Amino acid sequence: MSPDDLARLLEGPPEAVAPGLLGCRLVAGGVTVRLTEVEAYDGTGQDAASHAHRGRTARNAVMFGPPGHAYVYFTYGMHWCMNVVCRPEGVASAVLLRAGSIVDGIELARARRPGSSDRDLARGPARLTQALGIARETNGVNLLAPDSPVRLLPPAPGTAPDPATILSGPRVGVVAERDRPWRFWLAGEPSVSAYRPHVPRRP
DNA sequence: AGTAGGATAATCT
DNA sequence: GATTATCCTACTG
Repeated sequence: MSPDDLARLLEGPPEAVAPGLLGCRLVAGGVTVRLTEVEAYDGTGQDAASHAHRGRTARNAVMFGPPGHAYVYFTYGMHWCMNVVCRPEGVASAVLLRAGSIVDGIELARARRPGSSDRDLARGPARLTQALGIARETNGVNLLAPDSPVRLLPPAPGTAPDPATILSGPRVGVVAERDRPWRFWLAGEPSVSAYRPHVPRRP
């Protein structure tokens, strides 16, 4: 996959983009991960689990912008999660980056997540952003620009996943659209996070 | 191994 | 005022 192929892929719908991102590299803060788990989210009126389902707001505005940009949001009072925006400008959708394996800069990743095992460094969406030092300031950056502080790159030569190893199932922690199998992951990868159904907090 | 509860604040109703 | 695309710790078996 060339960088141009990646840019073309991102013009497509999220359920096609998501499996195509598996094996791609995310580079930020001196750390590189190989993506092993992602989730697709569609746009307004198309996907009740999507932040964009009820239309544009200040938070989700980036989802309506051009593809290849980062949509980073804050949740649970302490965690940052990162998406790659897809579909052409004006139509919202995105792919949540749920997990990856560290392929470079593991010392920096360990320093950002003291106490974590190497396997858990980027195993989960908020762990991934923490290991790479991604937070609010990454929201809206163009991941395809060569001078960007956060970059999305095609798989390194020889590391593209075998399509037979790509599995899919329901999304994690989502109450709406329970049955839509838009979570994609690489079979056998230890960095893939565990499936947890959504559990509402009780007072 | 598995589950239950708490942390903690932006965002939306 | 309720909810949340989560993670960590502690407890049970």
